[in-house]
Amino acid sequence: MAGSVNKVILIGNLGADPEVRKFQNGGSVCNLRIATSESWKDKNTGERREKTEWHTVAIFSEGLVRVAEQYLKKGSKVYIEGQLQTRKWQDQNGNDRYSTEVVLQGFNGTLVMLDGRSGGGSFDRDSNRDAGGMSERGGSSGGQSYELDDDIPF
Amino acid sequence: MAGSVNKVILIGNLGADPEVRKFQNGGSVCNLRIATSESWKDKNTGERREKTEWHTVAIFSEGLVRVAEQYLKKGSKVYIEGQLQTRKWQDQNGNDRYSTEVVLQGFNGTLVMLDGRSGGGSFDRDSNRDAGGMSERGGSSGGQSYELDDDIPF
Amino acid sequence: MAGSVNKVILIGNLGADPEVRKFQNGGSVCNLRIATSESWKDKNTGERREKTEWHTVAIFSEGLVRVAEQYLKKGSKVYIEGQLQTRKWQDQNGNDRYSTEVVLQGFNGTLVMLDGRSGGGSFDRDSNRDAGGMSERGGSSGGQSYELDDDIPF
Amino acid sequence: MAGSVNKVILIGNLGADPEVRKFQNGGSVCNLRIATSESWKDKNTGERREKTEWHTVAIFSEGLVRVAEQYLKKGSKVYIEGQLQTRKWQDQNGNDRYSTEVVLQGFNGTLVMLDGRSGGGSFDRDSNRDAGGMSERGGSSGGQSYELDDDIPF
DNA sequence: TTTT
DNA sequence: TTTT
Repeated sequence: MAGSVNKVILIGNLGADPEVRKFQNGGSVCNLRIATSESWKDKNTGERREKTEWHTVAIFSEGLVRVAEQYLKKGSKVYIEGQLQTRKWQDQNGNDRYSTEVVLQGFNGTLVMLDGRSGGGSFDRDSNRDAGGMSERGGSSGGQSYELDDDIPF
Repeated sequence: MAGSVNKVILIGNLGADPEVRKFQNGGSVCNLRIATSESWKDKNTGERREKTEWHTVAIFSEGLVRVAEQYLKKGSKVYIEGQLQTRKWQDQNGNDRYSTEVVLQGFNGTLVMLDGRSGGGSFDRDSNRDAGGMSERGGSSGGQSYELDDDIPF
Repeated sequence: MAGSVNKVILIGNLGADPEVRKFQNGGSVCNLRIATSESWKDKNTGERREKTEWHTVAIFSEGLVRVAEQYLKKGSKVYIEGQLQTRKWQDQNGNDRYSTEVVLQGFNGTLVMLDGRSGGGSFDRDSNRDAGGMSERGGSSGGQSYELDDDIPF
Repeated sequence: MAGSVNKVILIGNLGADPEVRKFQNGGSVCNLRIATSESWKDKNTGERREKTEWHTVAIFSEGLVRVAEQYLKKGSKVYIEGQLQTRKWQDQNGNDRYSTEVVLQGFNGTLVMLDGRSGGGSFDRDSNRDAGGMSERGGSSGGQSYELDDDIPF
């Protein structure tokens, strides 16, 4: 098919430091746990209530993995733009299980740091515009190439 | 917390007719299965490849449930805006399982029909602006109220 | 028509304090000037370059006007979701002029404060979910009604 | 700066055929006029009212220019993702004038055709994923390079 | 497990 | 006119 759009936009805080795992082929993935929450006043009790939603983010873009690894930590506030993907896997009993993640890979993905402290860099899966010193360019879905600017200017 | 955003935007086609289930309390939920896909040319083989992602959408807003029920069917193309939510449930063995859905509820959610045939109405969780004849107004998270305009103008 | 979407998402900083003007009918509008910028490394000179874009935001939703008035100031970082609108007006010579703004009105609009200091409340045009203590409900495009929770919980 | 987001999402119909202008340096721009509209029921008169908003889109990405030129025409329904930009220019009297456009350039921009007839291709500023046969890769902000897949598979 |  |  085509004519479709699959986009997730999150602003939230990291519940833990980023976790990076390396693959044998040289690639890597960075997982983030991001909390978004909403609060409202219960119409019946008048109490304020709050609900937190936890999201798993998987970053495959090399440049963004390095940015996340270097600049993000537990508590960081970020803007994330990625795609919804559901992975199928087998648990120890051989049962099919599914996990849904927000994936930043290839050219699909944006990461913007929103913390006052760190300054707030903006990183894009691509382009040397709109990026805060990080430029990614690349190739087939199975093998990213990338280049890193010398300086991270924020 | 607060200061967070949780938004999913999908454009895709329904893989099946909408499924509506009624609750005892008078509410209802409408589930949609929506496919988004992307295609690319394999850098190594030169072949065109395609990957389809399936999304489960859960509509709790009364007005949108009725719209979906009446106007959508297998194959319909829609624009959906909702929130990511992960539900926890127990399988028959008592193991924790998780399902992630795109939820349209309360005022969080927009549904736009993109099929040429039906004309392409636009429905919003709210407002009597931006809606194609459907207006929803409502209440606590546990009990929607709503009102329906007499005419559906598309 | 229908079957259309008109959405603008901005994250940026206020270049000046919010400006609120009252209308005779009791309504009001709050204007924000928001800067977004991007930087990149010039391929030819190797210099880092930056371009800032200025956006005019017009908030008509009563609740959001009050939030902006009370909590935002020059320098504040915000997430804004609204609609693109172009207004026609006459200059002093009677020539037609056009101004394009990002409009938050009725139920179309979200404002999220992203500053660490102020805490980062999330305000929505609607709903008593997803709002940080502010709930808006309302009427015809020419006359908002609203209600304010007693406490602003952030 | 950085830490900012500037994103416009439109779904609407072309009010006229795309207009392409070539630059001396070999580049080109494609302008689209896109209508979005909303309708609502006047609370006072009970009449259904409708308001159409017209947007000017400027596509600078070479690949997307060609797609627009080849596949879009008056009446086509599209999904557009771009950035808000305001240009300053002088009118014949030397007065400063401003025009705000939705710009797709470099890697910022997505175009998805939503018409049933043409099939509905999805084109991205980049990537050979997520694109329906069109791949763009490129360079400095002042000079796009690009490559075209042989087949347009929709 | 975050944040306020 | 913001921010880093």
